[in-house]
Amino acid sequence: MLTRGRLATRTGCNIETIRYYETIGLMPAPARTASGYRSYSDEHLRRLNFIQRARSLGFSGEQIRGLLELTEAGANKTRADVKALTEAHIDEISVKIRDLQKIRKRLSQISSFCDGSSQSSSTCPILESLFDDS
Amino acid sequence: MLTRGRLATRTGCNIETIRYYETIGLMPAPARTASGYRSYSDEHLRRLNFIQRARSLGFSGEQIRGLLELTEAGANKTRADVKALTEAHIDEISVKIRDLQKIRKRLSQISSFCDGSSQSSSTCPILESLFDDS
DNA sequence: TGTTACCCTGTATTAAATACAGAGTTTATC
DNA sequence: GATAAACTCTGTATTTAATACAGGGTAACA
Repeated sequence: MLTRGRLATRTGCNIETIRYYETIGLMPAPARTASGYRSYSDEHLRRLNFIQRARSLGFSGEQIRGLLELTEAGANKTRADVKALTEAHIDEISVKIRDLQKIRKRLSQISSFCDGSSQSSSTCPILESLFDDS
Repeated sequence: MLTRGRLATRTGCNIETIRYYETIGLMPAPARTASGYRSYSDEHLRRLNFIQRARSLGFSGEQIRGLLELTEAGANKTRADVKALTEAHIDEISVKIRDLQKIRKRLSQISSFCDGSSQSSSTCPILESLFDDS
């Protein structure tokens, strides 16, 4: 049986945060045992993992809700609707990926410059370029 | 002259948030005009752009501070220190990129499935797979 | 010289997440 | 099967990040 505590351990999510996600409707209310304990399914586990990951990637609660709703679209959305929403999300994500790649590239430059033998980093000419756009 | 309002417009950052970043030490205090108005430099602009971007990519205030400190490492860190920190950040970022790519891949599958002709999305077999790991 | 738009500070509010308190429930151990 | 330790329940309080607001001064411009 997947209690709230176990779910927290398995996902790395704070135990209180799980309840919080339930109250704001990001996680569906789980079944309850006779004594009122929450009992989570594997579906809950997968969903919470996704939320955690999306959160760490800078998606807001609202955006996550939007992504999750794609999986629940059910009868109230046409395929065209889902497709449009999906592609908007894809674009959003592509921007994030490009930004991360830019930052990573800069960091790589810093790292390889640091292979030099000088003791101090005060003269590194690349450090300041971290903010640059390209 | 770059006032707080202009800086806000150019970066897309909320004007109050700029002051907030100053109080928590994420943005350095700018020069002031005779009458006490904040006067920002291009350096501030670049830095705020970076903070905004990093924020949208899910980096916490502390993590951003860490990245920014790389650019200010100056005399108090050796190259080896900077290199180690930098590579830790690179790993972190690579994880984010991979996660985003996974999500994007799933979304692409959904999108191309939706090219089918059925009216409702309720039968889409891919929607539920958004949470999957691969 | 208005008057409109902007900036200043300090404080209040909102959202997201986490912490705590007091009471009940499971689990493990003897 | 009593009992302590560990866990869960609810409700409320606190923290953090970000925004909003209020009252007063400054800049810009017709």
